[in-house]
Amino acid sequence: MKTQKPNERRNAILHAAADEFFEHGYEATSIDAIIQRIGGSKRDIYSEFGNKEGLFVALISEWADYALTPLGESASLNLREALLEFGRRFVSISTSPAMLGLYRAAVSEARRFPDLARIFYERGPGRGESRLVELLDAANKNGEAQIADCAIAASHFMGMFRDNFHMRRLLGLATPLNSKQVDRAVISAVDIFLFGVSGSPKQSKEPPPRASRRPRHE
Amino acid sequence: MKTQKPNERRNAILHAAADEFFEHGYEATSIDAIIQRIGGSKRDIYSEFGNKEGLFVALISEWADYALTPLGESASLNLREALLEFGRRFVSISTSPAMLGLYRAAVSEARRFPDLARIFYERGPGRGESRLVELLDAANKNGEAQIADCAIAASHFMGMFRDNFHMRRLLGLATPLNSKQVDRAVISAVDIFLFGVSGSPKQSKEPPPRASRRPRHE
DNA sequence: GTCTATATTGCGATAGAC
DNA sequence: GTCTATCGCAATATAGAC
Repeated sequence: MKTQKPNERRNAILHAAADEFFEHGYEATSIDAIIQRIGGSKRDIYSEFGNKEGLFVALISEWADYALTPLGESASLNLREALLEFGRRFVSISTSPAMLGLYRAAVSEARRFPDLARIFYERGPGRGESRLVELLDAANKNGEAQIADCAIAASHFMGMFRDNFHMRRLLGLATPLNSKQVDRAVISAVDIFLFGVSGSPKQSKEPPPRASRRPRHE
Repeated sequence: MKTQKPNERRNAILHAAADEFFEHGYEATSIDAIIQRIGGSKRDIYSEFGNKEGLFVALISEWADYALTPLGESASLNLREALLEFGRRFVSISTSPAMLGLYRAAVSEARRFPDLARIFYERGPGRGESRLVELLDAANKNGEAQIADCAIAASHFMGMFRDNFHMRRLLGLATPLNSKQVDRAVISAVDIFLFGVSGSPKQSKEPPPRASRRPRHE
């Protein structure tokens, strides 16, 4: 038990840090408190992440990496599926207690720690938006979409995932969704984004998989 | 200058309160500080609003009233126009310094003052969502839309208005939009919501006013 | 001003991988 | 053996509380 695999140690630190940031925000979280959760020495944190801010950066970045993988290379092959999987990950992460804690910390302390806010946005939602813009540009080019301003559209798209539910979570007014509810919300968002609500069946290449646009009376 | 019209006094208080809440958050704002901005006696605040929380309620409620008027009676007559006007008001208000301050206060102090968070949501976005659900239900009934779950769709719709831009504003990373930019974003959101991005021109009753879906090379 | 908390660093030692 | 991760502790510096 003395020596963990390097990645386990790193992950243990990240988890403990996430919990602490969630509990107490950024400033009020001490390196000592983090290390006490998992034992060992503060040195580990500093040698792995440089400083407290580096820990914050790493947390945001790792989660964003995970959410963004579905938007990788092959995403343009099946746009809808890529958007769905991205959505599932994005919704799960952005409404998780840990991420809400980090966001709350960034918002609350945006004045005193402008860097924190910037890091949060740029490493997280900012990267998501950029990647989406690339995808939408490609979709425009091959005729899958007609979008005047892909940057605005990408931002809207992410906004749909964030939703009033994210706000309620952030305000402490809602409990987490189960995976079925996440799925339902994500499908709705993606299909609204692609097809709108005004009901003209789209005529693109692949046969429209209009799952759950109409209520299923089950 | 001694006696203002009652509504002017009320509005002066609301403006001063908004400024103070924006500057210092909720808890750190004192009634004294508010009254010092406009002169007069604290009694005016307590007789008009009851207490500090009443002031907060009034602020949120008045702004929400304003944003919601386009979604009133006649909204179902021209759905797109109603959504556009609602959007313009919603975006302007939700990204205004004062409202961001109140939201930041609600988020930051959600733990200590859960009532504040609840008030914010229920008097603001919650009412918007409810009213939208009614509208969308109506649109479903008269064939203008085919929406499986209007509550989810309404939430998505508001999410589009909120957008990554609202997040950047909240994090202190962006300056306000001018009215032309607001318009552009709102039109994009409404048209994505109604028609989607995958380019099937819709075929509903009124001739589709597809303003600015394609870039104008000006 | 003092005092406290805590971010950050230095240093020496240990345990396991190689 | 070396090398690296881990550990424990003490020291410094600094910002805020009081």
